[in-house]
Amino acid sequence: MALTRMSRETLLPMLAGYVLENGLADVSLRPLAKAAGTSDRMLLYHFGSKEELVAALLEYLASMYAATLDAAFPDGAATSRRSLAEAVLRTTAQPDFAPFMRVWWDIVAGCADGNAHYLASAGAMGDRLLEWIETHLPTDDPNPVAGARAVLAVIEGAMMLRTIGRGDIGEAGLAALES
Amino acid sequence: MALTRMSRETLLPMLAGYVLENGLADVSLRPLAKAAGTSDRMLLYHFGSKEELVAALLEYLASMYAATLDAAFPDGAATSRRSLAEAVLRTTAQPDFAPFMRVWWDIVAGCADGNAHYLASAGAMGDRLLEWIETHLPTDDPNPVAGARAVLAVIEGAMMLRTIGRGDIGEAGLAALES
DNA sequence: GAAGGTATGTAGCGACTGCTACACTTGTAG
DNA sequence: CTACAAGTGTAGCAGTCGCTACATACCTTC
Repeated sequence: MALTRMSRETLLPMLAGYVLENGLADVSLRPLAKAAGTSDRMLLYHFGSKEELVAALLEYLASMYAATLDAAFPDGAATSRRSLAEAVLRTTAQPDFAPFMRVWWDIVAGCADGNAHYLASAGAMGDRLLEWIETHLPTDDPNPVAGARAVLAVIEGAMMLRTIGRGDIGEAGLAALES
Repeated sequence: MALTRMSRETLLPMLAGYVLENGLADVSLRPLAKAAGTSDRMLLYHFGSKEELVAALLEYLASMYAATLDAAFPDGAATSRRSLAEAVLRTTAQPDFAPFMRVWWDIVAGCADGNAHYLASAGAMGDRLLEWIETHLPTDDPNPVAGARAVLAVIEGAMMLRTIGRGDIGEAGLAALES
């Protein structure tokens, strides 16, 4: 038996996979362990407690998100702030993105709950997206710093509106980026 | 004993109070019942199941939100789209609003989970805020319909960014509303 | 006063929760 | 070869979950 020794590093990808499939809010040790081919007993052995496990998972998800960003999103500089926002919104609307969006809103809800681990991860992901936006703005953007923030705010608002079934409002809201 | 007969109508305000205090995501019948001065047994008697109870609660929260909107938010027409967004953002940043925001993100997460009851309530609340924004836009706004959508998208994005500890980004993003 | 629906209390079911006790094997260091 | 820590399996704890069975009040209608 015992093909390979378990460790946080070998476990986290499988745990993240399970969470992306099933959400983060109501996750519990036994199904999580089953998905990773082990037992709740061993998850606690490797992570100490559920809280530490979730914290490690959030960190892993944030790094995974960072690594995915450049690969998953359209490349090159946009022609306008609005077209950049449209491109990001189009990409995140793809079905493959749905699991991540679902987890994302669980994370935001966790932040609203005051959980520090959630705050750290969400903040890191927000910063990363802001950075990505800033580097993909049109090269002639008069104020990339302000522009990136404007684009990010509108994107996130549109994403939320899409999540609550008001994608049309969000898309119409992109007009805010017209100057 | 039995001071007053219980009913959905008499229970919902107390249930909503508890949920605003403690969040909606992990709510369970027994604490909920205790907060309403009754038992899980009776909650199920009046609502049939937890799912129906939560559905009724969401509907109640949506109507409560609608009723509160005009009272809680600054009155009169704004001088610009941006100042309107700033006003809304300032109001929702008040500590009294925190409980509602916490529940709001639980609802959004529930929407991302595909729950129809959550979707209905969140959509209704979004529509209501959109409507309110539209009527409070500057009277000389060239395109109130589009303007309201732009303001709403930016507001919601800024709220989310604030929730994840990036309020500064959200505030900077309000610049999107400058034309 | 009997009948019957409405409302409420008590107790408990089986499933699941995070977590732990205990025994056991395995790999490694002296 | 032995000692000891790291890793793993099995079982189970006390608590909570949504929900139900059962008995009992109460109020209304006949």
